[in-house]
Amino acid sequence: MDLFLSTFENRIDKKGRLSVPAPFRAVLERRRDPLYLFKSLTEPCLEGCGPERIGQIVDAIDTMDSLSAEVATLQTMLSSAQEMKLDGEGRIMLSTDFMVFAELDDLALYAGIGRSFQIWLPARYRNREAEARSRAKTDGMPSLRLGGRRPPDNASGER
Amino acid sequence: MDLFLSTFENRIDKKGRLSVPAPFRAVLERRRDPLYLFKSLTEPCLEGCGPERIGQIVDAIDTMDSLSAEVATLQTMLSSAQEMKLDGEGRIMLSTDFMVFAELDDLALYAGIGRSFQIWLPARYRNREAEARSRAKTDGMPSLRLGGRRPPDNASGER
DNA sequence: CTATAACCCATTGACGTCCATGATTACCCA
DNA sequence: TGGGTAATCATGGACGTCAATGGGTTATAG
Repeated sequence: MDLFLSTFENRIDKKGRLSVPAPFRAVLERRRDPLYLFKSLTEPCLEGCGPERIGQIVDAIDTMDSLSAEVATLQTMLSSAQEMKLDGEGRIMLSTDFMVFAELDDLALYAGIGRSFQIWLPARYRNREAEARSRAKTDGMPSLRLGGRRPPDNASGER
Repeated sequence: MDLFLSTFENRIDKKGRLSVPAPFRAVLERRRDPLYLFKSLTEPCLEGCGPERIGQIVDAIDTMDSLSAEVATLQTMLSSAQEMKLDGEGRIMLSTDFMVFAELDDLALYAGIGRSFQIWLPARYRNREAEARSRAKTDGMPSLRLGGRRPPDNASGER
């Protein structure tokens, strides 16, 4: 299970080019997946993923009332999505639309969140991280059922 | 079942390299697990674990409302997580981000806590330990139920 | 014909790899 | 039981490789 993890800060050059972190590229190449970027619905950042996540969004929409407002909202994710092509050095070119939306200038921060990642203005991301940490201190950790080993799970291949 | 136990103090050299205690390495190698480190959400220390805990976090996120604050908190954990590669001598390289977060300089203390371990500034860890022991004297012992399959359901962040 | 994007190449700096040394511990044998 | 030896581990430094970055040149489209 290869995932997008950790954060990386890369520069955006005058031509609008931005290197994709090598570990993220490795995940995509291993699956022979193209890279998609789209505008986040809820935050001023870009979301990056492979095709399977795009498919999940499409499937989720298909199960909903196609006339509802929620569907219209979700569809804006799809309509903002672009398949990004990487140049020989593993860089993407950000459209001005994307740059404006995420308020990017000459620095971008990649934040891996498992099956997808986000691209942020670094300062903005750090604020959000600090908020999450103070929230965790006051409200406590979200419940994670760690170590709650399912009792009869050993039926298959355990070494 | 091999666990991370005991504490170890190792030096951090000028390049930020830090030896992983041999007993901890043995646990990881026996399971053929890579090592992940991430910033603790609630304390000024680093947490070390194997991939299974990372996977639990990813899976938990997928089952939750992706707009909730809990998800943002969990994503912060993933974004700070790094897969650490050990060099030929069993050392990891601590990023400056990690060093700053845990306030480390040239000495690190590993504290094994079962399925995972923590990395602390030694002085800070000893303070915590002393506090925990004196708290046990004044407040009485926490309940410890051995042999039970799960810990008593914690009443904190359940939704 | 001009502007934009794709391609190619050079530089640099970080980090991963390799090797050497020192110290502590575990082991063995007298 | 004590001394000596070997092995393991922590540590430090040197070097090579690759990723990130920037600039220049060619293709392409409007």
